[in-house]
Amino acid sequence: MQFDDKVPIYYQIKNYLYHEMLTGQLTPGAKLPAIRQLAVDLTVNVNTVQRALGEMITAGIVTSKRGKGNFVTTDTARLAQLKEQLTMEQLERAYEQLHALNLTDDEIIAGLKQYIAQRGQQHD
Amino acid sequence: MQFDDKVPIYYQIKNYLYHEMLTGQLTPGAKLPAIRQLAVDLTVNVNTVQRALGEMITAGIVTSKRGKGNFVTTDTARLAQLKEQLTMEQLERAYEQLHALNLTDDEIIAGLKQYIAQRGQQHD
DNA sequence: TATAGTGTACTAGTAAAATATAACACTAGG
DNA sequence: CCTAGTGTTATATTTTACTAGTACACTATA
Repeated sequence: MQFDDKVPIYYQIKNYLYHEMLTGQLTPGAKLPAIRQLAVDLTVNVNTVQRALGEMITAGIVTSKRGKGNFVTTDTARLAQLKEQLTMEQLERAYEQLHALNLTDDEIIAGLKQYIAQRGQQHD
Repeated sequence: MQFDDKVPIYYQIKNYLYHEMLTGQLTPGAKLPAIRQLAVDLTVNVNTVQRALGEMITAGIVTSKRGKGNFVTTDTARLAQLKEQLTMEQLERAYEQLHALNLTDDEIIAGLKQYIAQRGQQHD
């Protein structure tokens, strides 16, 4: 995994795992990779993984069972809420940043459409 | 000024100053506030301001004149290019983040529109 | 020439993130 | 009971952003 050195690694790990849950790589109730395994996969220290998981546990997204492993919550409503929340956060941040660049609402929407269209020609 | 502690302060200062330039608070050729003054205004250390300015100077957006001050470039093409670049970076990041949350292209656009509409009712 | 205002540079110290390493606690299965 | 696999906790160390303080260099102006 590749990290952006502008933001803490533990924070990026959290987002990475959320992503896995929301795209179906990790379904509700699924067992997460072992902490030590995650640390190896992400070439990161165990404590750093632990810190990311700690916040997810606090947030009620992950359940920890000593000796067994970490599991995605089976509370699908909680997961849906998480997705909603993360989406909103992203939209808000993007909007504010673009607005700060002196773009109008319409320009922001047009810009996004154009970006997606352009991207469609190159990727996927 | 309020900082997000997830990203380096010097980086946020740079974005703040770019913002000032692109919204006309700082016009081409204008003199920036003195480094020490900026440090006071932003309640931040001189060196931190200096680091932000250093990158802007390297990028050719700001010209430094010893004993006189720092000035916004008069190269309006360079400023336009900066705006284009920053806009693209924001769009790309936002798109990728939302895509990672398992939203389709259409959902991303719809989500943004909805967010803006919603926001319009509350703000400004 | 003197002084105030400016940018530049250097050294030292602090705080937080991340690492390295190790020990401890629980669970399942032979 | 023992062992392998798991989560949990703790300590020391390294790295980096940031701060603090100081000194130096250049410019304009009285």
